[in-house]
Amino acid sequence: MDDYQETRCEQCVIRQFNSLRAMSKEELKKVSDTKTTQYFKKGDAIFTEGEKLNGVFCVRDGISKLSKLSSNGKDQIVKLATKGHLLGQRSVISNEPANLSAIAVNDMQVCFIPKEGILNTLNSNSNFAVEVLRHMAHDLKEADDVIVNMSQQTVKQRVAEAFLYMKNNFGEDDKGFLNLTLSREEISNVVGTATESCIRIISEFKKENWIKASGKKLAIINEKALIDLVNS
Amino acid sequence: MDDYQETRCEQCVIRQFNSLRAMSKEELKKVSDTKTTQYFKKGDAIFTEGEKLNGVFCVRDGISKLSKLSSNGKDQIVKLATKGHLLGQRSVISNEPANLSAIAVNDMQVCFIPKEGILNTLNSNSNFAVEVLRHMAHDLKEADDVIVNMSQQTVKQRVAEAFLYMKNNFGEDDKGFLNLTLSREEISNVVGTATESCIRIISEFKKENWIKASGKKLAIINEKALIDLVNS
DNA sequence: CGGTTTCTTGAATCGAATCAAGCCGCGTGG
DNA sequence: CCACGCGGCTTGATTCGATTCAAGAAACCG
Repeated sequence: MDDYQETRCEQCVIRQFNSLRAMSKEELKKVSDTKTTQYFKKGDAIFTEGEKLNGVFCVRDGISKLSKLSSNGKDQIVKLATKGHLLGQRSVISNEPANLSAIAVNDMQVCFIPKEGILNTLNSNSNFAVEVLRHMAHDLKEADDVIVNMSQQTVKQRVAEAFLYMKNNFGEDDKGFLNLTLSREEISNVVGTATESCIRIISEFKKENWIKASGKKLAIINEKALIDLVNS
Repeated sequence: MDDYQETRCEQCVIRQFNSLRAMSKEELKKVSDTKTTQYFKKGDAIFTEGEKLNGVFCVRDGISKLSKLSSNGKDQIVKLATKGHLLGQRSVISNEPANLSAIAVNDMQVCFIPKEGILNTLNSNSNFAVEVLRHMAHDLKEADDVIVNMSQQTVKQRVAEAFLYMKNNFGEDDKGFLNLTLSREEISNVVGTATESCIRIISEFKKENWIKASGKKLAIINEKALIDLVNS
């Protein structure tokens, strides 16, 4: 890792993927002066639900699951964040404790940006505010769609959708295996179901030759079948 | 109705409840000059999913359900909007077709505000942008919570939650009956379940004396019991 | 008043959760 | 190097909750 000299935000390519690109050079410099780079290992918490956040986290590498504990004691993964995503924005903007926990699924490299830099820019640079707004609008639309899927689709459809989501958002390697590898339990926490139910459906998919497995890695073989299932 | 002379936005008390209050006097005047007042009858669509919106709708009176059709053909009500809520914001900000349909549950009075007024102010007045952002952040938190509830709670818990939601957001009259009256089918579309299942649970609640009915109106008698059920 | 829609209840069926047991891969320590 | 234990994975059998189908009662409207 190149922490002998940390990358400055101004030069960081990652920021092209998120709302920080709407900041001016000077704003970015100020932010860069206050930011710190942090490393998390698989399973570490970046923050946990209920925690007060003093800034936002910009993911440089690795993947984080954003989840919430429900009253029955089970974790529900609400979304997965990767390179370029900002975590904790919502909490900082509404000045409330975090609503979700962010846990590293992989080893991660994350920049912590104190909230002052964000809030000041938000108030002075409406370009930036609108850019953040656009991202939040997009997240909201996705969340609404998830609500509809969660309440109206069968577990089987939701598992299929989870695979498609993993493919579309995190891609696959040259051999067709999904870049993102989740444990069975994590998949069921995305889908919102019991682990065994989820496992059973995965093995059905294998029998149908819609997906295959090699070690922990999974690959989608028949994407169309999965899509058809979701839309039926 | 006082449409012999429409209320000007500057004098409209409703706007105190939404992000329009962060607009300056002049901005508000401009908006007021372009706005039109519209009336919708119970069951009318203010807009439907997939429709391109040319502005936002500010609810002055009545209640609207925001719902989406899922692939299985059932409607899922994602949220309910009342006096002071702005509809179609998200769509206008991200310049995408509406993701949800807005249908009047009651007779409604709604102001239509062309998007130019909104977008111009957004770009020039960062106060306004931040205010909109704060509202959107709040909506996003609520949506995330709904995702968790939908996927982890039983139908019974969700029905209880729906009643509490109706009480907290729309209140009750002097006799303790909920101001918002939904048909059984609408309640099940909120809860995301079959109408009969929902009816059955409502009659259970009645037997337990947690709620009572008079005509179409429902009243919560034992709020604590409902809350306990949700948190169990 | 008949016809329609909404509400209600019952019984059968289906999907998913739960409980229980065995398996596999892996790391540890004898 | 193998035995052991552990955690993650897999499968089967049972139970439970929710949906569906069906049919009757009540409210609603022209």
